[in-house]
Amino acid sequence: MNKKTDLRVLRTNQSIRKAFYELIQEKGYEAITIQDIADRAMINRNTFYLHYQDKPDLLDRCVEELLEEIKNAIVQCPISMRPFSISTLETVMQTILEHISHNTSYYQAMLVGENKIYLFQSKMEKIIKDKLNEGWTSSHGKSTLKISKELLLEYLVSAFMGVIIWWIKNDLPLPVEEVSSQFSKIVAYGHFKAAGITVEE
Amino acid sequence: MNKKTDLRVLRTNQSIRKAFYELIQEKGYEAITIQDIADRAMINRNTFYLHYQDKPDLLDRCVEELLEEIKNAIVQCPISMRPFSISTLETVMQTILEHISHNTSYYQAMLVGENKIYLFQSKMEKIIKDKLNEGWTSSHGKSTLKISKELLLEYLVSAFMGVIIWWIKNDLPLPVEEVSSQFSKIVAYGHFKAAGITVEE
DNA sequence: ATAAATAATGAACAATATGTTGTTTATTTA
DNA sequence: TAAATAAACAACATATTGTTCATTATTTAT
Repeated sequence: MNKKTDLRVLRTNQSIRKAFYELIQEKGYEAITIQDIADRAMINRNTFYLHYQDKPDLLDRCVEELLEEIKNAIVQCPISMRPFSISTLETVMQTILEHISHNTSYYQAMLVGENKIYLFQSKMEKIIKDKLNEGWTSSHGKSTLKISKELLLEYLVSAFMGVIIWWIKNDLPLPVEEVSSQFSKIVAYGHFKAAGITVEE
Repeated sequence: MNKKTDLRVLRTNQSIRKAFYELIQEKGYEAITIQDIADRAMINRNTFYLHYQDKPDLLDRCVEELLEEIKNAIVQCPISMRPFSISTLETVMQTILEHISHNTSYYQAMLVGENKIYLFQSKMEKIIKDKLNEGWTSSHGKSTLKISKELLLEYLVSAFMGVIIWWIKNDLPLPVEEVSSQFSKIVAYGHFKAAGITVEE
């Protein structure tokens, strides 16, 4: 009745993941060969196939693992969009940045540089979109928007991701609280009013 | 002194491009083999190498060609960010959407679906970023922003691209004028005020 | 501590794609 | 119509993939 995984399995797996993340940043996902991974992880090429079906399978599992953590991080953030509450938006942003700051290297590999994994960005964007949309659908006000809700949501999500990626790319140049606060202010009060720039009609 | 290109060259090149764009949407860039392209374009595999170095070279040239057109489209749009002028932002957006609407199929292949070319999105984003940044640097007001300029620019560019891609993905559901007008309004007056949603502090 | 289980190694294989080099055929231009 | 050249065709060497099978090493459980 012992479910402990063989130590060798754990060790090999760890080596593969580590080698993989390194190689992604060095030469980009597509350029990586299984032999590259095996060499770097110091295992036989065959051993790789004992753990993963192929390269896409390895990528998928790495990606899904990280995404799962994001989901878990924000799952219990309250979210309300109608009426719009600055604080709930701010909280979601804050929670995600917090999480990222504790796993910087992974997110660096996934979201920064010319070798970034766009698949990851795509999926992460979808998670955020779903979360924000949840705030829209759950509240039941009337929907007389002056602007297409789809456009509005897309705008918001894109900006959301853009700010996050900018933050990671620049090595977390501002404290979590400041970024989330500034972001939600721009969203609420408008880009330039929030920034203190004169607005001409 | 005749510089006319051989008809055969033009015909072959056209076939290759057409086949390539089709295949991108059908199976995705990475999955395409040179033989796939040759088959579809009804040329010998060798002939491909007479025109392009390899697959990345073909992609690059397709991408750069499209990007050049975007640059040309917006190069003479006036742009001012300080003081912020809604109309200049709106004009840039409008110009780009106009251009896209006349070349939908290419942009569909590049920016929509699971087989989209993220390299293209990246480069297009950079072009827009440079253009908007130009509006910042050219005007010489004092720079006492309450918010990080970098963050502000990233926010704006991401939202800009997000709206464009949303628009293409949904088969141009709104007229060019409406999208650009709505977009610039959200930027200027804030997400929810522009949309007529109640804002709670 | 040792036997049984199983993970990892190493070698060999077919299959596929790449990029290159000749030679021949067909088409276009001058 | 002749010269130029694009395209076709065949043949290579090379690299990567994914698989099989026998052997060795390590770990777990008794």
